[in-house]
Amino acid sequence: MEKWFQLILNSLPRRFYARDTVVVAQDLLGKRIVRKIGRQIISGIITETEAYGHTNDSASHAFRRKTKRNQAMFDEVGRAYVYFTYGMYFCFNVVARNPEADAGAVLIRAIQPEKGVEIMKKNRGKTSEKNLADGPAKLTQALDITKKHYGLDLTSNKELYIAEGLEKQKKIISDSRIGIQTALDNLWNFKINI
DNA sequence: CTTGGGATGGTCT
DNA sequence: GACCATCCCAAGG
Repeated sequence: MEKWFQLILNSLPRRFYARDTVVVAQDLLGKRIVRKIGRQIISGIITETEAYGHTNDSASHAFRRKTKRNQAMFDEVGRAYVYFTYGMYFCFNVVARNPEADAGAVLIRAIQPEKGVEIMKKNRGKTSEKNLADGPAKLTQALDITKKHYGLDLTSNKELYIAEGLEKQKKIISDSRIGIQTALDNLWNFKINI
């Protein structure tokens, strides 16, 4: 059995997500997203994430109060929070927070494609392998992640989950989060170069 | 390489 | 009724 195939068999456990949202955002870098559609498999290494908090974070969807849309950010850690934005795109988050917090999630902003590149190209309507999944909405397009995945348990689902990835730790670059205008002092955008 | 405008609709005020 | 945790393309340097 090939090594990469063994690695993607097991999803990260619930306890991985039951830690501070910022720490989880950093630890998700280098991990592997696995998407199975029928008998086809897509995978990629996470290269950019952002942490979003609760009442401590004015840029977070959960800042004001619990709503139907942000409900998932208050639910069980390790589940997916998918939201619709700009009238045409979805963004994929993983619910994560320490047990004392009420809400929190990590936005997955970019992956480096690994397996299933042809499927990603098809899903993206592209012929080139460039820019396939290097943005939050490009990523959901490439992996066919939509609102139907809202609340999905990433620790037990077989069609979409996150597994171990790179073995070697990479240097993390911290920055302000993209596309927001408040809480700019929170350097909660994290990237690695592969 | 950078910049500006259009697409498009759910959510919140 | 405005705002968006965005992307793409065309035009300019």
